[in-house]
Amino acid sequence: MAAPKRLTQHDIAKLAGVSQATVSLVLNGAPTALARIPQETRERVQQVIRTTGYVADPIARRMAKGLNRILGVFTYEPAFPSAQADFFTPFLLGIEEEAQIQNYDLLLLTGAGVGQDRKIFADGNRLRIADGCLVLGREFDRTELTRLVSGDYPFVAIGRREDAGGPVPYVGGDYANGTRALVEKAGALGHSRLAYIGPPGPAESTADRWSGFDRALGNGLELVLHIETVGCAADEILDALLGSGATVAFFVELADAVRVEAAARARGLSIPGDFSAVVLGSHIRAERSHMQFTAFDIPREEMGRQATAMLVRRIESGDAGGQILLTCEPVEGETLGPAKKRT
Amino acid sequence: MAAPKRLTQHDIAKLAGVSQATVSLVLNGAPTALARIPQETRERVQQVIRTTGYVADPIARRMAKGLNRILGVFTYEPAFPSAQADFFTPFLLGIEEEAQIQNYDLLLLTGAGVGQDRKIFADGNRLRIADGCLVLGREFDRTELTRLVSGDYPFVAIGRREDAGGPVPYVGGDYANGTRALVEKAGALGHSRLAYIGPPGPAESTADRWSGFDRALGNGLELVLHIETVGCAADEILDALLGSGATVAFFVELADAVRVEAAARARGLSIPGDFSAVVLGSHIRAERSHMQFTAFDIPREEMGRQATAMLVRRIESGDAGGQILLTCEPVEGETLGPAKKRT
DNA sequence: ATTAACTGCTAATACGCATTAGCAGTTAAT
DNA sequence: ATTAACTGCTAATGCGTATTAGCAGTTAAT
Repeated sequence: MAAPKRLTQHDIAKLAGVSQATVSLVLNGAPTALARIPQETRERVQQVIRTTGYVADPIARRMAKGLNRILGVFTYEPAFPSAQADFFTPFLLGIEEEAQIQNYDLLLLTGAGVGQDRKIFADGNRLRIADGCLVLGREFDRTELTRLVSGDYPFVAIGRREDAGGPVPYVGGDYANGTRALVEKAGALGHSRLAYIGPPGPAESTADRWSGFDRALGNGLELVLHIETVGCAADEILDALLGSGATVAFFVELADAVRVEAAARARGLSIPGDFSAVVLGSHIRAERSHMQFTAFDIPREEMGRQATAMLVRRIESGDAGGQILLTCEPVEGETLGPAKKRT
Repeated sequence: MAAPKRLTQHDIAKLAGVSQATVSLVLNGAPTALARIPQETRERVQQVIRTTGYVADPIARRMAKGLNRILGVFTYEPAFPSAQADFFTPFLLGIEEEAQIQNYDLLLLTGAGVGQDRKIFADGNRLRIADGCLVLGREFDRTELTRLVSGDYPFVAIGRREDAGGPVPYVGGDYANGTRALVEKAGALGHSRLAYIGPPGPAESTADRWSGFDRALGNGLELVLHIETVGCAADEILDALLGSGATVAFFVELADAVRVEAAARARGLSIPGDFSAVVLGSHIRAERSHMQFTAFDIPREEMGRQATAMLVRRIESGDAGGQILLTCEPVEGETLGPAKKRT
């Protein structure tokens, strides 16, 4: 009923018959300071705190001390809505787990930008309420990244990032080697004519896949078809594929692979009987498709965990932050078979 | 390279040749105050702000003003880890969406409690950094709820809650009527002997299902079996079910229904051929089961949205907050058929 | 000619906490 | 008997902002 005005240390102090400073010391004074406050007084204060349920205002705390055990999470797209939810959830899972261990809370920055155009440095941005932040998204704004790098605000990116006026601290997946391993596996199965369905950039994630692929060529492996645009009509891709004489197709996008597989099935072709398909990356919810695609695993949760740990290190020890690429293990799947001999 | 010491309004003031107060006024003074600052001065200050990229420290802002456009989200279980992720995600989806619209950020309180025993009022809790909070979880701590209700801190629960020393503001799903509608539907299909698999309480969510069920009895509808424990062996449930002569079983837990269906199939029984099954609530990811169960929809996203909107109203207008139950529409499914005539 | 109203600003203060310097009283050491 | 060290605290200050009261100068009104 009564609206008990928010308690302050002054109130506690009055009730315990001490000064506000003493309350503060009891709450979080260094051992050296605490040593000078006798058990008796300490207990009296604690008692009052307990019965009143007083909790220090974290804002004021931060104001005075500069830190508040909050990690910001900035996403260049809204984190939960439908399509994105599947993409971000695993990262958040890892982030939350590690944050909990380190005893940090998470601030999801949702309001930072309007609609499509999210900006870290938007006017009125509340990022700084957090002690540091994690940045995730498929594609970053380079200007902002540069500003972050040159600034003194601790952050860690999830996903590899090119230098932006300096090295960017990140924890990413090693897509290049993940891709390379799959290409080599295809080679071992007798494939020599390869197709690549997906752009070679500009985002780091796509660029890495392409570079891993490109480096694996040679040694009898040849790129016979490269469709750089994503989302082409499945039949077009299929026609090109068949026309090129490729025996295996590498897809950057799962969706493309799914559609091409369906189109192939519609024509009476089978995978991996007639040609093989490989997807460069794992996807959360295997969109209801008939096949479990051969791919590589993206350790999203672990990325979230390690990025969080790195960020905490930056915040607490002034660490510079490093660059970590986590191994992406191959996922067997059932769409990569021996190369079909061509007539 | 250089670590540019964080700018303050004092710095801006010095650069623009005015006082700190003027800077503050230019930034966010009321029109009445602004009117007294000539265009020329305003522009000079704005210019400095623009070139320096100054952004007001949100912490200090909150310190002075008392609000910071942050909504806390407290979950009685960690929000993301595996099992929970599916449960909380749809709520968060709605919450984030609405928060974005209202231009609030979200503070996920992850570190509030250790392990199982999460507490809102845990020592060191940082809840108050937010202007208000949303509370979610299957089961609440009544003591804490009472304290929240009696306090002046704005909050809104997601899911119906019994009074706790006063009415609890919430946005929930109308499970009682959702359940009732399904029972009536079964009645219309000729069922008269019903089984209920699930506890009648104590959590509101389960109590509501039970009360809706209970109220729908009579009129020739009879409860012939009630198994109050969840997670019983499927075969035991099935035996009891068949022995009771029930023609339709209502499950509180999808998992129970899935297991019983499997057990029935193993014995050569079919649903809804031999008996019908109804699940009281929708579940995020239909655990890979053969059947699409007849159930009712829980509008989780909408609950998140409306709860967020209500919370913002409480914060901004000192609104008392209401109690909203959203309709849970029936989900057709394929497990509720006509009652089988008993010999 | 006096007052009133307006203009263009600034000084001062509050917000709640952490932290430092130091006061007054008591013992212990020399 | 003087100094030193220790005990148990408190006063004072700063963090960066928002806000209110009000100052000094100018113009307008009576």
